[in-house]
Amino acid sequence: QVMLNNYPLWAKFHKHQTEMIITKQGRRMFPFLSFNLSGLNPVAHYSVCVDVVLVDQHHWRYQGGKWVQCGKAEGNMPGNRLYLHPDSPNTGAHWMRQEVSFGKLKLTNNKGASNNVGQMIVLQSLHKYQPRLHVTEVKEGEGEETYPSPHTHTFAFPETQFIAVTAYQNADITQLKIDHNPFAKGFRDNFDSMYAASEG
Amino acid sequence: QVMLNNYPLWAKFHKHQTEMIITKQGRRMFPFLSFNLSGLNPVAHYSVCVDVVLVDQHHWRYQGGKWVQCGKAEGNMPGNRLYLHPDSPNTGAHWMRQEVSFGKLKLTNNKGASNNVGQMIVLQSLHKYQPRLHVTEVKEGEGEETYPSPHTHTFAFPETQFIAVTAYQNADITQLKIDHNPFAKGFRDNFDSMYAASEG
DNA sequence: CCCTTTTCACCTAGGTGGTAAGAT
DNA sequence: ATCTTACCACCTAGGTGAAAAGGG
Repeated sequence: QVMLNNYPLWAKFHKHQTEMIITKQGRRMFPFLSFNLSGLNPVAHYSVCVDVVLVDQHHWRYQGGKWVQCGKAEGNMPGNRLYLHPDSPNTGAHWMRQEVSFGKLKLTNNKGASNNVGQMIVLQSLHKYQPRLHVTEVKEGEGEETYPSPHTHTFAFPETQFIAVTAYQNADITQLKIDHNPFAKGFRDNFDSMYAASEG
Repeated sequence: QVMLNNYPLWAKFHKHQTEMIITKQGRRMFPFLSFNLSGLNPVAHYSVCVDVVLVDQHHWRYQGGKWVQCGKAEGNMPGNRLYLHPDSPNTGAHWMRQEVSFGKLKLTNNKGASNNVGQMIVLQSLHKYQPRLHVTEVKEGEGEETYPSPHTHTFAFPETQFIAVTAYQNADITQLKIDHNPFAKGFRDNFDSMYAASEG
């Protein structure tokens, strides 16, 4: 009923324990979440959103080339962890017509950003998170829907788990980002090595 | 109940007879349409869209520094002239919370672009057009709504009329575009004149 | 001849990881 | 010592009118 679209890419990162940068003004995820939905009622209305929940109650630390648990987390901090897909609400037909992507979802560690509800997801650095997809049927006249609603279906893919960081810890993750994120093209060394010989 | 937001700018262009470029791949309007809505039911759902209709049945030609009518138009050509606001459908509260802008609406003369319904508005060059705003209440279970619906309110501002062109005719219009559109900043001559003296 | 299309330099707008300074 | 922030050069992505080329 729900398929993770860029599964092979997620799997590559997951093998090295995915890290996602969080900044004050917000940072996009890479890879970003993208799903194929099916089995919805084409004429019913749905809201689609993503939230991000703690996988465990521990701090994590990168030490000796490995991620290790380290003390207890402070429990759930305040701050928005829900991102409503910008197309919401919309018909089942709309959601099934093409992939449902969250390329503009941003992660932040700025607790004051909770005001911009639905704009940014607020996380704590060095904690491990699991993104989840929610598909909620919207009934007429309910206005701003309460969440969670009794008509919500929730999906989670373990391959999309990540540790929130303010700077990359594992060089393998950094290299995967540089290799696959078009915005990091400036850090690929294809051209440097092409012309290196003439500079010696 | 509906206010045109950037009225002073529209008025400046209207005084010289606004022109809008149309291209095959689509060109944004400048100025773009932006409205303030009020008086909606906050919890009801609405779709908001813009269409563009012929003002008269004539070709227009720019001759001797003036726009003059010139023969009859071929009547209504096929092609989409309806642009659904990307936030549609949404609650009355959403539409009234902030300005409703159509900054990404694109105009084209490419009749084949009708496939991308709701993406581009197809117009004929050298014809005069009037953009209109439509606010339609959406009832549950109707799926893809028919248009026009009996619950639609329509608004039109004469200041937003324009003649579609493939190249600007009136130099006054060109200068207004250069002066006010941030993307045309490269054609402002502020800096040229600053340094002209040292180049003579 | 008049209108349209293509290409271009020049912008806006904003997403990257690196780096060095700052904070605790 | 460890984590965070601010700034940077370098990208992607795409919106401008000018000018030249194309078409009927």
